[in-house]
Amino acid sequence: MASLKDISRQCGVSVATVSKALNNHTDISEETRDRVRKVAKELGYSPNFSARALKTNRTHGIGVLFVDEARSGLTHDYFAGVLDSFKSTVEEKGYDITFINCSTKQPNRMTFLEHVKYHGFDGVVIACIDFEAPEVAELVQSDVPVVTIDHVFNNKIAIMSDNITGMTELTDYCISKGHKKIAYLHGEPSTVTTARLTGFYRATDKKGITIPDEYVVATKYRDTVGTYKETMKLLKMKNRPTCILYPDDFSALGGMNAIREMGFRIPEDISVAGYDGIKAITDREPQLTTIIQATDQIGERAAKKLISLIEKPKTTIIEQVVIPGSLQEGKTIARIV
Amino acid sequence: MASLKDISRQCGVSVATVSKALNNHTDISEETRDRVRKVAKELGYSPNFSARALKTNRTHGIGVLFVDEARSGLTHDYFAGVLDSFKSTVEEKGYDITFINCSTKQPNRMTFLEHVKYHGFDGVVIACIDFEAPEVAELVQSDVPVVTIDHVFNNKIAIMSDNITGMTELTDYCISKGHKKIAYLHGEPSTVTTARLTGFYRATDKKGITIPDEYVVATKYRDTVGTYKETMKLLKMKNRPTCILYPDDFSALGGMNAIREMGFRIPEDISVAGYDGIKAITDREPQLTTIIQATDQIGERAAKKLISLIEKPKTTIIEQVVIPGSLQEGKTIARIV
DNA sequence: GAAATTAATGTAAACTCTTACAGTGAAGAG
DNA sequence: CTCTTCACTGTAAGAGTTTACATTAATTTC
Repeated sequence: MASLKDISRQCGVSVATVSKALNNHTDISEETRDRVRKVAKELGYSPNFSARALKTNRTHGIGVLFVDEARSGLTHDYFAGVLDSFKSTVEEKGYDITFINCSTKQPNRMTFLEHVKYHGFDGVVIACIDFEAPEVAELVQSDVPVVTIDHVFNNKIAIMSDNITGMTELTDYCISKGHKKIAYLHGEPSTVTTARLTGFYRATDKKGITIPDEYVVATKYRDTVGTYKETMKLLKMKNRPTCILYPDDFSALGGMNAIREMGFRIPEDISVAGYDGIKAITDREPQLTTIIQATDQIGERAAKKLISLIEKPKTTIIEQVVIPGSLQEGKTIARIV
Repeated sequence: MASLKDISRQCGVSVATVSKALNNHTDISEETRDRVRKVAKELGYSPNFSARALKTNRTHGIGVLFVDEARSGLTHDYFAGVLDSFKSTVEEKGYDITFINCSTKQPNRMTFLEHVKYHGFDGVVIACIDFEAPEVAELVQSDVPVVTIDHVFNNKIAIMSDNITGMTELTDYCISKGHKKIAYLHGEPSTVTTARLTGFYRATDKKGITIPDEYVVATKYRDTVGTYKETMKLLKMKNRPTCILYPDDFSALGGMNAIREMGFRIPEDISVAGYDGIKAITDREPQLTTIIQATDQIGERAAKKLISLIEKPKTTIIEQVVIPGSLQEGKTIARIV
């Protein structure tokens, strides 16, 4: 592969001149610049990322840590949506994204932080289920510019989907349709789950509705088996709820199947709602009532904040940015009397 | 950041010795090795990727080019599934993956190949809609190790979902249920589409079933609006089909909505099937009949083949690997008489 | 006990790039 | 005619690592 040296030899100028010519420095004559450019093209010159990074200590690389229960979060619609928009945004600004290796099967793997330092990423974005993991904490507490999604760390930038308001809005909507016996299958303990529970109770409290404890049950996210089982239990209660809220759109499918299997109609007999706004689910009749999380905005804001933190660390405000979701009414919440 | 030099100073040995000690060379005494290791840990030493890459000309980096119509293919369930499994597999072997920048909005962006050469990726995996794009061709024809997914290039490794057999199987299944008037809304021209069309006609031909031309219509992939419209047209024909096959599971939703809107029942009046096996869709009642593409296997095979090509270029067989899908019967194809 | 072997360590170059600084020659100033 | 300025180009260091080869000391061989 052609290097600056090859070009310099061919052009009869020094390596420094070539470098400056290609990087548009002003102290190079137009003539030289054009000649260098031409030869560079002829030789099929490609700059060498590693050499440049070594010298400048900048990689224009961003590390991505998206981990869900199973693997890398790529098949997780919400994460995928966020990542997709994050990616487009940073790429526009000339950054590349590399996944932080989170394989557990490697013989002597690096920790997340080690991996980040090794690659010299300019910054890191993190979205995952388990923010409590020591390795994640180690990374967040390091001096690498970092933005987290849906979880707040002390003194770090976080982009948050507004789960409190979202869940309040969804619950309010159910109440406005006449529901008082609302069950909530929520996810396992996490920042997100806590926020949504807060929103849920905020709505019911305000309307003076008391939700029996047995209506509020933890299940896993995106686990149709879990919601199926728990839904069955709810339906068999003497004091059956009229409305069931699920951790997410996907897990709602498990619940809906249980409801139908028990011979109930949706929404005439039992109303349901999900959370996320996954098109593959909400585009099907009867359209699932849900809160659409603004993955586009979340990814974009995360990207812009991170780049700002990288490029202007002094003036970037460390804050939690909250991105509202929006209620998609759908057709799975019935009006009751 | 601590470097080899810092360790060498601290230990009173040469930089070379430190390097060898850390890299497990055999010509270093155990005592020295342990001492170096210890000091390295104390100083929080992290190897420098760029320096290493510069010297060795190896990055253990793999470039990923996943482009769909809209963006990066991350929100495309099939691609996401393939990528997820690809990622896990290469990460196990110590490779990292970076997206090849495909932003069109960048001022003076590099071509795909330039970007790959710049980063010095050891290999590249490509899955995209538009394999005809000159930039893609340039990349594929270069001397970078490459594996393509669902598209065959001369003399290059390709991993193919078995679309011919899959579509044959699906069509056969419909025929076995008594359907003769089968419409097929297929995707826009592409390797995948062609293969599936081949499979479709192979099945109908074998059974001596003639499909009217107006039953076979091009729509886009993952476009519910398109399938909605075309389904409407089909339903309004005097000679209405009894069964409609869709380009993919997601676009089938548009068709199903049209069918219901016209007052037909699924599958009693009109049978439908999709393609892909997207759980968010197939896990809902009535379960959509589809072909599940083995994304796990496709990603894994692509990864293994690519790594083999990188590490043992001489002995790696250049071939097209075909991965079969599997029929998921579901409940949207009815038996008719 | 000299020669040969082995084990451990060191030397130095190279990979490619950027950049602070130095140098050159020409033009302009006085 | 000297001095300064300007426009351009060159020199050289250094970023952190790997590795072929050289060196040294200790051990074995006959």
